[in-house]
Amino acid sequence: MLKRTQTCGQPRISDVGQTIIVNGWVNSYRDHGNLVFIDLRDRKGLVQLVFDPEKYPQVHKIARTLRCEWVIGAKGKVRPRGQGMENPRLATGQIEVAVEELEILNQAKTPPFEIDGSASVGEETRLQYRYIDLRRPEMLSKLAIRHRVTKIARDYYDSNGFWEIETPMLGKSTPEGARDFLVPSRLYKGSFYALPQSPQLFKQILMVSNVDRYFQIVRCFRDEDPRADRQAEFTQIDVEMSFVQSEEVMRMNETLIVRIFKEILGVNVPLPIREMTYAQSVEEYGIDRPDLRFEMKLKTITDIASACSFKVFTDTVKKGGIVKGLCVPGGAKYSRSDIEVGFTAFVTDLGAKGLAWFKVAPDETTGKLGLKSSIAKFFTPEQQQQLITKFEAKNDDLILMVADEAATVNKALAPLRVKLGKELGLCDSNKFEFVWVVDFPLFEWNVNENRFDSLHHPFTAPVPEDLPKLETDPGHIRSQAYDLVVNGSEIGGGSVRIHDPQVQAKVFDLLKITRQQAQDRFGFFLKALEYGAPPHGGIAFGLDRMVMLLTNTDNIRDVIAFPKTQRGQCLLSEAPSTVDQSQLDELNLRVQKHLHQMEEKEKSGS
RNA sequence: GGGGCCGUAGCUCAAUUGGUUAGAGCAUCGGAUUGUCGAUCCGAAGGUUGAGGGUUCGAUCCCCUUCGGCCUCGCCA
Repeated sequence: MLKRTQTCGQPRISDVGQTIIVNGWVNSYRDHGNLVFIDLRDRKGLVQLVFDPEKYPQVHKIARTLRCEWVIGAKGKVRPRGQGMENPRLATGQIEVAVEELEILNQAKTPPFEIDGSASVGEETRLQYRYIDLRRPEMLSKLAIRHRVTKIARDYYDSNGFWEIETPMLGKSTPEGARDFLVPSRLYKGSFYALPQSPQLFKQILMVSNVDRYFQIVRCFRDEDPRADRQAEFTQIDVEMSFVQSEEVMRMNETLIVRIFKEILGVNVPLPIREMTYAQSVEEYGIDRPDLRFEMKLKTITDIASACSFKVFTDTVKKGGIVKGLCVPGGAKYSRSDIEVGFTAFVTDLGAKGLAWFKVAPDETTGKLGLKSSIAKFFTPEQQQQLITKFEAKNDDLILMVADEAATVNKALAPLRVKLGKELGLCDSNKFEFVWVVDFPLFEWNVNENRFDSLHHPFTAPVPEDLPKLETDPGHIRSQAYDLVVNGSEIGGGSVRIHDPQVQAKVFDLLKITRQQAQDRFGFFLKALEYGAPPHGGIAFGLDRMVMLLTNTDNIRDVIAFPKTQRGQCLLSEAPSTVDQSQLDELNLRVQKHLHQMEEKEKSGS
């Protein structure tokens, strides 16, 4: 075999005169009857091969039969391209290889889509033929960036004394949290392992074991419906540290993230990353992961709304709801139907009952800024001025408002703010606004179950001064949790953990996890805490989302080599699939047909 | 489990209120071609309109069912 002496992307003008061998895929061929040109592709780039019928007629004859995606080896002399024939778009564009020997290493079927094609190809086809899709330089570069991120992370943690330690993939199922993927046990019939949702308990136990500093780049599994930015199996950069408070965890890990953005994108992010409380984030952005690339903050106008005569607002306030809104700069350009059909549908889909609006314009007679809309008449001139002041509204702005329970209002307005920010071009994709969101509530009240739920997870420590509230006011305890947010995307989150078994027990009580349940589910872990657990804390970063930001894609499948579809299938391997009866027998499992299938069977049988 | 968009040649798309033989570009195949680089020129082939059913004289188009892809709500301690 003609074995390469260098890669396709390598040769330069300085290599002229050398005889080299390259291997790669035929990217394109241009047959002029006389000369034949081949662009040969490997991971490093493209190089032009030239076949001359006069000097090497046999080689030229074979070259004419080459087709796209065939795999070849070519030996020849590097020579400069003639005057005016350089290709500035190729790194190797100054030179070409005059081929003297050619070996076809493999032929290829015509690919289902063009690697070079400018037209975008449907994702279904790309996933079916992922190996061809990945040949596209855009895709390879995403894989490369992902590799570099993990490499930077490993080097960083290693140099700071962290050990990478693997934790089990076959673990114990815990019913709270996301749905588990279950794996039947052959040796213990009727019992199941669960794939880890995260290595949470194991990494904490490693702290009890005096590992002191742990990290792992680890696959996690949550059997929930996918979204554009999440799928059932994903990768975390998982970290845990002993004898630390939240401050140290944040400083240690933000340095890595900033280094990654610097090395991959050349972006300079000042340290330390700023912090914002959960309360402020929810108040001003309606969500705990604010996009700080643009302003357009939400404003609460409950007080003004309660004084007006617009019944929708006053009734909502009477029932304990709030009224919040945002001011869209230059938003008066939106038509009434944009607002009353488009935006209103957008917020009602998110649970809001409606969307109130004002356009800001000068009064015809006084020339003073006022509010125009069908509901303006319910607001006195003074109230209108109060609103304009509150929203810092200017001429031609648009004020949009939602009235409802606080949770509903925020849930509708936060996505609306982001949608408008993107539409108005306020979201610069080259800008990265980092923020630590801190002071999360430890619990949130679960109305349906009549109990508290952990906002983060049940092992998150309360802030010390709020500890007494465990007895008196659990709903207002702040936790020592922190989320790292970039441009409205949560890329990591963690906390200082509870290391006191008594506090842990109290938290379980509030979550209405009985001692028996706690023992059954986390007994091994609680026991470990009793044998001298150091104060410890950690964090986990979503590698997939981080790489999405670094590669400027909003599709998680673009940053995973072999991703799953919306319905959890791998279109390449066609997983999941049925299995042989003998496999089921070994596991003592029986597959039950769906109810509707059984009904149909009964019908056809009778 | 709910809502929305989509499915036509290998790929990306078109096809008038429901009306002749379902078209185009790229790819493919054949031929031509003296330096191209998204080569060019000439020609050819390529279709169960995702599948099944219904309405109709007639369905890519309307209706129902179903499969698949994407987005989203719920869900994601």
